[in-house]
Amino acid sequence: MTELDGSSTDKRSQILRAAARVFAAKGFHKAKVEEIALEAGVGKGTVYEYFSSKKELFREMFKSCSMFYLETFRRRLADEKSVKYKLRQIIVLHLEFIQRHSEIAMILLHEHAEIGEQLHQWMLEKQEEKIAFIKELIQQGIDDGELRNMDVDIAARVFFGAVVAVGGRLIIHGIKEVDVDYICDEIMGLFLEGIKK
Amino acid sequence: MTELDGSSTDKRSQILRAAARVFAAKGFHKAKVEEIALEAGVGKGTVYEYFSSKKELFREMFKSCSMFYLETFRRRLADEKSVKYKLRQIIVLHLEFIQRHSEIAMILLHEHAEIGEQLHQWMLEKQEEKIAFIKELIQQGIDDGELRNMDVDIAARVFFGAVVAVGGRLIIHGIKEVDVDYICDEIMGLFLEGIKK
DNA sequence: ATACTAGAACCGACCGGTCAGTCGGCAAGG
DNA sequence: CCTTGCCGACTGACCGGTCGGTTCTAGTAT
Repeated sequence: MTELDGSSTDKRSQILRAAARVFAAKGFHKAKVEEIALEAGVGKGTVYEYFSSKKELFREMFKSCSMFYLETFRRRLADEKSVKYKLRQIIVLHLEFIQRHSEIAMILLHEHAEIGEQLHQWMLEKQEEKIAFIKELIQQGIDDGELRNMDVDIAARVFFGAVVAVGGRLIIHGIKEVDVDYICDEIMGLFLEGIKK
Repeated sequence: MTELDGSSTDKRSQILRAAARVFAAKGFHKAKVEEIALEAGVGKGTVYEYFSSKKELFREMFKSCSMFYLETFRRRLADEKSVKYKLRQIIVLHLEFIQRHSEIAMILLHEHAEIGEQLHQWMLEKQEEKIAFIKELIQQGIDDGELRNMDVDIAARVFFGAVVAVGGRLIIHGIKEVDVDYICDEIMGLFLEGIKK
């Protein structure tokens, strides 16, 4: 997602980036369209040239963030081979992402409901997608004989929930300098011994 | 928390219960004070006899919910002996609570930010309290030789996150008739084999 | 090169709807 | 008849969205 990485200078991207910053800092309701416009260095009217409403602005920004997050994952998981290593890599990526893009992480975690049923639904779908991905991974591990037999749905949710929860601590406590490797090893230790055959 | 269990009939409790229902269904911003008053069978002005603002009403309601949730736990965990069994019991209680009090669960999970820094902080404190409780439990298990040595902070967060995530599925998919025992066994299976010595 | 112009891009003062919160008054009961 | 509890019509702040006007850009003619 080039629109969010700070490189594009067109108005739409400028507004989108400003929106990410302001929404992350204040949440949907406290964020004022005027403030986003100010932050983006454009007039309030200009915002409405590119987005039909505050809601749509949020929706677009949110989708960009999600895409960015998911793409980072897909790209960096492509060339791993063992399931064990892939799972570990998911933890690493999640933690790194949180450190590097804390405002985006803030948005992805905090804004749950409140923005309308439709977007909420979309968000849940994306989450389910990710869980499905982990599920597949685990299933593959079982088929390959790398992992013991288990309920893959529950296992995927347990893994996902655990990773998010540990990541949450980093956001909440504002810890920037953590030993990602150490945390990963600990989490994987907990999982593997319960997971591997 | 007797104020929320439907038994007390004084105006304040009536309003608190109505607030829980409406806030759960609509979220903080879409919920109208007038609607809560209507639901409680009182006039809008009356709400302001008992609560100084909409925010305070939410705050009080939220605290009641949290207390209710936490008390349920403390009460029913008091007389368990083995750590293994206590951890399992936490999962059972969490899942049962979600099924029995889905609107409250909705509130506890959804409303994260948006209501003001102060309450948000309070909520995080409560969550940390719960994690600390789990941490203690695990530490005790280690000391007793029931569990292997590990980073208890991470382990507690992993456990907490996993339980919440699996519970989340029940809320989201509206699954009422689940085999709690089966889910518990699966989760505990995943954990124990990674946790026990 | 310069002048002209259409229309795209941009802007911010203003409008209007929506509630949170108020307040004057009513009813019950002591 | 006074106090206490209750009520809901009203008020005013707030902010999303609009719109008339301005500036910028690029195409064309001279």
